[in-house]
Amino acid sequence: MKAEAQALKGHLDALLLATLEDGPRHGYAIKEALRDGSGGRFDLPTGTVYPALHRLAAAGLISGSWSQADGRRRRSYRLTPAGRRRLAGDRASWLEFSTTVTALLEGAPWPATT
Amino acid sequence: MKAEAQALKGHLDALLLATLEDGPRHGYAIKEALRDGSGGRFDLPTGTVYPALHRLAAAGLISGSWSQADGRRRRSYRLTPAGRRRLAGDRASWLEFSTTVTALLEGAPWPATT
DNA sequence: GCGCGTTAGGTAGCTAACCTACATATGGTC
DNA sequence: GACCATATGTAGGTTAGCTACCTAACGCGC
Repeated sequence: MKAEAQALKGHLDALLLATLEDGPRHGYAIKEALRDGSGGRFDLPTGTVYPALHRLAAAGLISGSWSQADGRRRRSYRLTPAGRRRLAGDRASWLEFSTTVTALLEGAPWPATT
Repeated sequence: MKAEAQALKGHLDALLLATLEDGPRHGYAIKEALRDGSGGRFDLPTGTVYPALHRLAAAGLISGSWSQADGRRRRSYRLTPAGRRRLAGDRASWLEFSTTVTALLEGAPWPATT
């Protein structure tokens, strides 16, 4: 098993929602946006991205619609109002979570080891 | 399901190892150190902490030894050299991971939505 | 003595979420 | 024709944290 294979656990939804903030995208473009935006660090397999999008759609956080481009079918997703609210909440959660973890890992003023 | 119930996924090991950096602790004390050190945010159930410690011990990252205190049996854990190396690696991984996620969630200079 | 909260350690089984591996199809390039 | 990039998808496996439970000793209040 790769070391940090599933480090994303629980934070992927927020990233997917964030890619849609500036406007609609189709699945493949979302995958590319995450890959390029992360400097290649988050190059997610399709088996991760598509099911996650379906999950978000089922939860009413994004809405998808089929379209056609160059003979290729595409499913374009856009944020719903609920998705926008969720993204805001996820941002706040991430900030708190990440600062807490960083504090524990770095400064770490642990209570004395009795 | 609680919102951020499993936000820790994949990052718990690093936190557990970090609690042992200043010296040995027993399981319950580790649990308390994480709870108090995180301002109550990471108040992990025993069903999370103990199995995780067993996992780390099986992986040779920590080593445990039984002791007695006030008639209560305790299992004291300490970092092994391998555990110390792993902790260093985990710190680096976390730093890279968290800055990447933060960058994507905040500044987000997404490629244009064509 | 008895109940209860705290300290201390533990397990069985569930579930969420991510990954692997595969399948399908079109368009463009060699 | 072969191959790669684009584009979408699913079936099944793994993993790790969580829920819910158990045992046991200690101290405190009644």
